Amino acid sequence: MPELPEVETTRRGIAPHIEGQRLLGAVVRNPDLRWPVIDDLPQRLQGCTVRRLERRGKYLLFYTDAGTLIAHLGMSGSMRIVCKGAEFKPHDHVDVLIGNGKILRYHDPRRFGCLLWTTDDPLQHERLRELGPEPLSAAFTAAYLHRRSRGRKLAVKAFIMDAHTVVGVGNIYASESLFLAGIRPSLAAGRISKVRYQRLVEHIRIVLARAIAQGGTTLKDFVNSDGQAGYFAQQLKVYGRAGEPCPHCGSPIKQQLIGQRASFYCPRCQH
DNA sequence: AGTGCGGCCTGTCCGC
DNA sequence: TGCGGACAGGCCGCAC
Repeated sequence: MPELPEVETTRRGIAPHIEGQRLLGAVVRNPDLRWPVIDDLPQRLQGCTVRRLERRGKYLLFYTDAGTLIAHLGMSGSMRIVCKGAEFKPHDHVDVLIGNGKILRYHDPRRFGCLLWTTDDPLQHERLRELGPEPLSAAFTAAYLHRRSRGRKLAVKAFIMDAHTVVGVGNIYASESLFLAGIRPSLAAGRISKVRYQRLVEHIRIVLARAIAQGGTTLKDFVNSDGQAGYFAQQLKVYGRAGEPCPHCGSPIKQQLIGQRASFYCPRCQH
């Protein structure tokens, strides 16, 4: 589900409710996420103060004075701020109890997400250590993509969706940015010129920034921390639009499996 | 080493 | 109306 814009939307919505707050503990209804939630998470969280809520790729980092809660929303996860006593629904697996009387509620039907705890530098955590640069940072450049892709035969779409290449670009925004850059998603990453990577870098940045500004993309079930859908879905140019006319040239949008993921492109505009 | 695939889960939708 | 199968926003771990 959530790609970078949805995770960032979640972060922005939650941060004002939790930064600076003392935590009272947690309620774990189902610890069986991608990795099991540690048994003593409630005790770990009890009494600590959240300093900052940050994002690294698709991970949310709740920095506290006692350690860091690392959250991933997987494919179907979301986090909401609800009032104490709010009824929980199926798949509301974990509540983090906030001192201001609110609750941070973790919901994830497919349980591909996770809630991890570390007392070390979370950026050095096994899951985060090898992540590529942030797409909206200065480290994400055409020169970087070009250098990293030399000799690589995998499709450029799979290349940019690999979090070791760059974080945050998931299935929707990969198709969208390749469309805007005029690059066919099945092209071997190693055969793309630096100039074309420059276009791709620019469009990845633009698409992600616009999607953040629109509160993310809701295809089915993404909701922000207030339970509201995002508005970017209506601006998707190719994703999910197989058979519809290309917004540039009118040719029917094609769909193709790349790396087991549905991929959408215009056969005329993208080479 | 890089690549491709199966698997993890539940929910939904589509065709029969 | 019911049922099986495909598919869904991610990503790990394992074969080759």
